[in-house]
Amino acid sequence: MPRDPSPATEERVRDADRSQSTILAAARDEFAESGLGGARMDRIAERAGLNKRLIYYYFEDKEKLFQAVLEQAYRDIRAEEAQLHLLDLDPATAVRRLIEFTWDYYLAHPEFMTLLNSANLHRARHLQGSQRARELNSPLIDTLAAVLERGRRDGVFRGGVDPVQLYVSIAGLSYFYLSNTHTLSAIFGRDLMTPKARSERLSHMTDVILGYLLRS
Amino acid sequence: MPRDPSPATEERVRDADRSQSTILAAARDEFAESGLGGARMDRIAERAGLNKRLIYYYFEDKEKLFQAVLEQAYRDIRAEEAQLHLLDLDPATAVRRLIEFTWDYYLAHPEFMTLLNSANLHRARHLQGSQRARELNSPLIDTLAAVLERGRRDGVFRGGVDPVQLYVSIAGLSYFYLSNTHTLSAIFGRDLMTPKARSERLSHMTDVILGYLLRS
Amino acid sequence: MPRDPSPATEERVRDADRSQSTILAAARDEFAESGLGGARMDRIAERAGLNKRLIYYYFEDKEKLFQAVLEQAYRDIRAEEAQLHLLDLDPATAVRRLIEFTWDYYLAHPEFMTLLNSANLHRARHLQGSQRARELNSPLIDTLAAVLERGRRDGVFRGGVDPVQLYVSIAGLSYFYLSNTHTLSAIFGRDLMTPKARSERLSHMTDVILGYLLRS
Amino acid sequence: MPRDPSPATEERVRDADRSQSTILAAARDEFAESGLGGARMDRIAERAGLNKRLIYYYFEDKEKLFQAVLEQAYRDIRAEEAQLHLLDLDPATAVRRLIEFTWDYYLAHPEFMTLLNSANLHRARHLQGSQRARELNSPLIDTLAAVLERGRRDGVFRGGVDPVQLYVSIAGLSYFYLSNTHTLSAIFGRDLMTPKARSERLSHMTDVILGYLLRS
DNA sequence: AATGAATGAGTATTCATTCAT
DNA sequence: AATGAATGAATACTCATTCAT
Repeated sequence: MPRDPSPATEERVRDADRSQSTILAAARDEFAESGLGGARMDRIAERAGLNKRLIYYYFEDKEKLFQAVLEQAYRDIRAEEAQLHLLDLDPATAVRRLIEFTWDYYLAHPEFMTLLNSANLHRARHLQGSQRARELNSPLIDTLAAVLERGRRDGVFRGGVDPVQLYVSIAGLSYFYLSNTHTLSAIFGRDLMTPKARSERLSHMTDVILGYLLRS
Repeated sequence: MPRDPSPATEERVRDADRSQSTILAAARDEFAESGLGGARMDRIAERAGLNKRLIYYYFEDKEKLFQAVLEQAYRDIRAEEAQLHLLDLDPATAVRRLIEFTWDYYLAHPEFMTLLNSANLHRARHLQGSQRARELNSPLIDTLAAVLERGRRDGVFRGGVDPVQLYVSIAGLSYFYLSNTHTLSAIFGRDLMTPKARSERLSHMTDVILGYLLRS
Repeated sequence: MPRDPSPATEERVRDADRSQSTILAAARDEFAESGLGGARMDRIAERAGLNKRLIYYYFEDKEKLFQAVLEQAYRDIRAEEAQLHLLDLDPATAVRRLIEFTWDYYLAHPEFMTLLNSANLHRARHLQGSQRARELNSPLIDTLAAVLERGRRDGVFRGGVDPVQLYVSIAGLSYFYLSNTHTLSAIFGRDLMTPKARSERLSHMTDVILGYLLRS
Repeated sequence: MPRDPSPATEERVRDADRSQSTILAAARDEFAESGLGGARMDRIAERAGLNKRLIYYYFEDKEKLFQAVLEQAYRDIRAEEAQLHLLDLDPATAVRRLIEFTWDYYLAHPEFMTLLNSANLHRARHLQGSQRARELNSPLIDTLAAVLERGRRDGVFRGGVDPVQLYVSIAGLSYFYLSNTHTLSAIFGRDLMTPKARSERLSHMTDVILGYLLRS
């Protein structure tokens, strides 16, 4: 029973790439849903619709797979940040835009927060090994520094603001609300994810950051 | 063979209580260190220096144990919050004090953040069942509302600030920095937990919140 | 705090007896429902509404408890058999009566069959130890022998019938139907326990035994 | 390093099949010896000489394994019943043959009785789920109906005999004696399994059934 | 007579991982 | 590139039993 003897190399490579991406996406979902400790290799294989053995073939073990997922997650957010073009905007608008972007990204990618939580639970050892650690650093820091400097020069922003601190603050205001939304909702006895609640949160965060930055 | 006749019921009772507290503390540490999925009942028993079976005797299963730990964690922070006496201070000082307290509490109790992360990973179902959910609500919200109102009346604070939003923001500024300190340190290539870095963060957070609240 | 110093001895004894009976009944139900291997000492204590430790106080361990339950079960059926007074009836009626009694007893005491199954699974070692083994022998055997002899002399029964074989046969006809009623119902696709099915079974069994015994 | 190129798919498949059969046989023995509640998965693996994990790989859990064992047991007896060819014999001989077969089968397969006891203890829920419940029904019922009808037409058997009732009676006469042989032996103080006792039982059962069926 | 606390040895089941092809 | 079979080491949980009073 003669068959096409061997598929074109390029095709095989493409299959291999597709398998890896499929696994990565499945793993991301599983890790996001269950954490590193709660994730199951079986379920990842099932989600991916691929044989479990293949995961080991491509990613060696669970730890390395998590590391790959984490790096991919950083690569994804960095790719989107790169589209922001904050320097094309006036300083206040640029900051507003950054706040909105951060909020929207976390909203659209709740798995990113869960992955970070898992990574930090394990003291970020999955990044330490990564030679790309630095490459995962946000280019936004430099951009934000420029925005802050321009704002200061324009006389609209206060001076002496550390862009890293500000970046962390902007992230933290969204992150805490969204990552802990379930406990907060339970404790305050109200749903924090209704459209109204969400829009109020975004306003508040913008008020806080701009209230702090803008010279009166 | 006469013996001490009355078996000191109180002492017996205290043994049971002590065992439960010991288990609870051991479980808190294990859950904090490894998350709900990564925690091991064996290790909890070992940490507690008690027989594993006893954990099930008192707490039924891992889920219920986690719920008990979580409730205890909330009770602990609420107990400390109750010592703050913010109403004895002028509004700006009261807010400053709250920021410091939040920062210090998370610093001293990193397990609280990890527990919250685990709870949220599981959509806070451990609180939903808890009839004490509401009782875990922070009394600080009401106090903070009073502080904000007084500040506004005194002409030092802006008006229209939602105390819940502000409480969440204050918490978020500390939480994100401390909970994600490992990934942030890896990515920024600098240790965020040196004394200097910590003191800078506290200053920044205070600047942000008061910069937002204070009328110029 | 003075109290009634010590209850009358007789009363305490009666309490002790009552506790033992309660335990025995609870254990019988549990063993009947779950078998020896599936029975749980905890559940027996719960059923009895008594402390688990008390079971060990009175019955030493699970095995001995099962033995006690088994002996009691035999004592119970023997006590009822003793009320039959088969010798007051004419031979054919006596046999009919015995068949009915056996059927009704198994129907009313399904636990007796389950207990026997458990005992036999363990090769009746719970009876081997029992010095009362012989005392558990049915007095019905002698009675049945007399009935058969009288029937033969009267010319209504065939001769040469071993009363033990007949006794076992009468029991077996009821036992198999009732003990295996669930598998039989499943396989035949019909409920063997409806009133109609039960009455048909009783007729059939009587027909079989008397068809065999009666001279034509 | 060239090796046998074609991996002989058939062989691989047979390995899986063989493992499953081995497990099934080991489980049958263990369940027969200890009942469902007393059976140990560890012991089954040991008996099978296979890794315990493999049992779960093929049979999911203990319950499903028991179900598989039970279905196999029915399939086995049905296969042997199919060899009887009762319709080739004259009615009385056919009935005699069925009695002997039943007796011999239970003697040779005591585990079948124990499995049925376990199944009934659990109210045959292992069959209820089985879509093959009906397929486990004995084809002997129809054959027996034909035998009875022919006997009646020939004037040797009485009429109005329900083949299901008769089938159950024939089984019950053997089953009770063999399944409860340990308690009966203990109580009657005599060994029911000596060759003489066994041959007497077989004679008696045949006498009972034919005494009932044959017209005088 | 009665009981709450405590435990060692299991017990079914799961998991990440590897074998063999 | 891909996969079904197989496994050792856990893992949550259970059980009969004993301790201490």
